[in-house]
Amino acid sequence: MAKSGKKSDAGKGAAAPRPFGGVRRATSYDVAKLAGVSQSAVSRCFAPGGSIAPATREKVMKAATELGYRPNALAQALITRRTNLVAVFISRLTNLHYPEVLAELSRQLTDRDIRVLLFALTAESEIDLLLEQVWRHDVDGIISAARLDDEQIAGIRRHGIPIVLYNRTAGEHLTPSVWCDSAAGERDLVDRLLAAGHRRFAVVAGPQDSAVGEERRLATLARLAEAGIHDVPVTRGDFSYASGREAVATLAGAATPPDAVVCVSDVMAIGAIDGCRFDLGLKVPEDVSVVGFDGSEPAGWMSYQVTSIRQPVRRMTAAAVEMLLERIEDPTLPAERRSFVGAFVPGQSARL
Amino acid sequence: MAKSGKKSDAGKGAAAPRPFGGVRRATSYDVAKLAGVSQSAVSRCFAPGGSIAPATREKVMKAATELGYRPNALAQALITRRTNLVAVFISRLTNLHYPEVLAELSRQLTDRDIRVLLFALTAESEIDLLLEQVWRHDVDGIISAARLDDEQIAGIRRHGIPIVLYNRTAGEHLTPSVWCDSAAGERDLVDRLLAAGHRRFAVVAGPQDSAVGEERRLATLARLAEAGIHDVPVTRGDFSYASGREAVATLAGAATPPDAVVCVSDVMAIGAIDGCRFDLGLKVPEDVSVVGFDGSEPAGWMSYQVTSIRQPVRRMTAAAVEMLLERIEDPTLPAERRSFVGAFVPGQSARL
DNA sequence: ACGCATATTGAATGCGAATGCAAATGTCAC
DNA sequence: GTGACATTTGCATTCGCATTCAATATGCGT
Repeated sequence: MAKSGKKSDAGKGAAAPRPFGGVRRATSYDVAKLAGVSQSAVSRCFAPGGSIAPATREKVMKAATELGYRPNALAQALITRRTNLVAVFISRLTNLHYPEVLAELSRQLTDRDIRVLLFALTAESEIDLLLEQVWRHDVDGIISAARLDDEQIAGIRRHGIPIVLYNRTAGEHLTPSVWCDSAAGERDLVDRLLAAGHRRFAVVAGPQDSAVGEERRLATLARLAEAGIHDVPVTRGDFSYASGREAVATLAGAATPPDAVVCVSDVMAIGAIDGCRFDLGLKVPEDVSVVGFDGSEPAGWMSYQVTSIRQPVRRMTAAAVEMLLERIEDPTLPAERRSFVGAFVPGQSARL
Repeated sequence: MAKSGKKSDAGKGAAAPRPFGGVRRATSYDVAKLAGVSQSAVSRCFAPGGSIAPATREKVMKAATELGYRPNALAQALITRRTNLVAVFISRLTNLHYPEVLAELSRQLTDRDIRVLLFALTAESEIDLLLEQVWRHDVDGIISAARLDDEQIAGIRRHGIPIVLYNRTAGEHLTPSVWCDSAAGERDLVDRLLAAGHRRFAVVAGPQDSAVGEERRLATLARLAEAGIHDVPVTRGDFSYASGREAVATLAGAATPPDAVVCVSDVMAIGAIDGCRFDLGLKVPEDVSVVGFDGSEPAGWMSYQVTSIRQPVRRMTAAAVEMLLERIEDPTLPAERRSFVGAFVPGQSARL
């Protein structure tokens, strides 16, 4: 209290004093004093439904502009318990599909006046340490495109922080999520490959703990089984170019080398294509067809033109954001999974 | 005042009430009560150099663990004027070199217990609106890998917020920055191309407002001029694959088509290579040499193997973080530019 | 002109933690 | 046992804003 007692800058008017390097930012009290009203009035001016007389509002706004006043987000958050911050977990930013997701998420959240607290997971990063930070910062919600184990999910739930998973699943717990229906996509691709006469399939899968990777692998194998094709060789990669390339080298060693390689990601498909062409001396798609999944940008480059399924990133991120905001408003909303089907990208890497 | 007057939950002990979906987080008062000490004592326990008796500390820590107490970052920030937040501006996340930079920055900052407030700029995004948010959130500093105009830089300086620019320049203002010495890199590339006998050069530059782009263009032209080569055709792209591809189409129309194309970024080089191969029917590097700059991952893929200069991203981001932290500690530090030279990447896209 | 409903306003309080200051306690020398 | 001094501790205040509550002002009907 005793704001009126501050005299240090009383005479300077608009020229704020600069102690050392930092300007003391104007507070609502400063604005109030200049406008000749109370601090409450200033607060009400900046609140959405504040009860304020038009004349007063004008005075306040004038003073606020003069002082360059902006409500302090920290103080605001502390008292309203709303930070307008959303934590975004994302893994392997260097894996080409995620940057697009992150960019879209960021855009969508920013459009709704929400800031992104980024947690980019590196291989070594201890998620629990990061979650610690999340608690401390009182984020309003979390969007995770990174893998969280059941215990972590449980912790988040215990803290009462809304979360939406992006292309991930969370074990037993029913957790809100958006999801690209990989099964439908892979079925589409397999059907087309079958229709074109391919019979000797191989799959380049992802790590076992990748939900999307596994769904794609299983859907592919299931569809092939339906068509009477069994014992399809599977190699696991880690979604990297190198792993895709190595995978085909492995597969080529088999008794009956494949004539169709289904990769569960575009980057691995690109690696596979290069592996076929440069390591095995095969022509793609003449000798062997390679298909991918995601629809990331490099997959469209002329040298590859990967036949693939494009995830509807924009719609998916929009859904994730929408679901999260809904649950921030009303935490009692039930979990829900929104599924999206991708679009077939013809490409040139498969003989169809 | 009158903290002792609180009786609402006096009898509940450790069992926190759960209003609806959110658990009321334990505060330092809760911990204090349970440990039988004052709130100040709790605070001192969690402060680095807090004066606290070992016995007391133990009691407090026990209570804190029991309640799952974590100091509230908001309240902490409000009073210490330190948010441990750094705003990171980054543009065109989809442009393949930035994700790597962002991932590294994030890692380095996280390692130092600082959180990243991400501002991913889209073409349309109004930087001034984002800066507005930056003010409101009291970030401790800014790292910008996005273009800021002089006025924006001036605003940041006026607010007394330390900033470090990443591969950017800021007009008149002397602003701390880290920088990859593009000039040295381009000279290296040009020298090698010259030594290999190339004489008909062309440059695929970036937009005029790109500092790195311009430095690379100018350095290239300057070196060529030193070697007596003038009137080198220049086409501008926007760092995208498509623009690189289109650029070579344009250049090929010239009277004397080039035998060496210097692209100021790897992605454009990739586009250029594909343009040469698929649009013009030229062989790279037999018919024409293409070199890039950056050292981004796809540039290493077998189909391209771009001859290039790799930016020392890790060292550069480390320097950016270090410079920023230094200036957060001591805002009076003078501006400084740290320059890094990239390493030559042989590749296969140039006949050397 | 008077009573009452409605619209504005300001004083006071609290969000959760850090910290200056003074009080309390402990330690040691003599 | 006493005083000087170092170590711990708690009280009270503060950060900047939102919000409750009571007070004041305004408008209306009659």
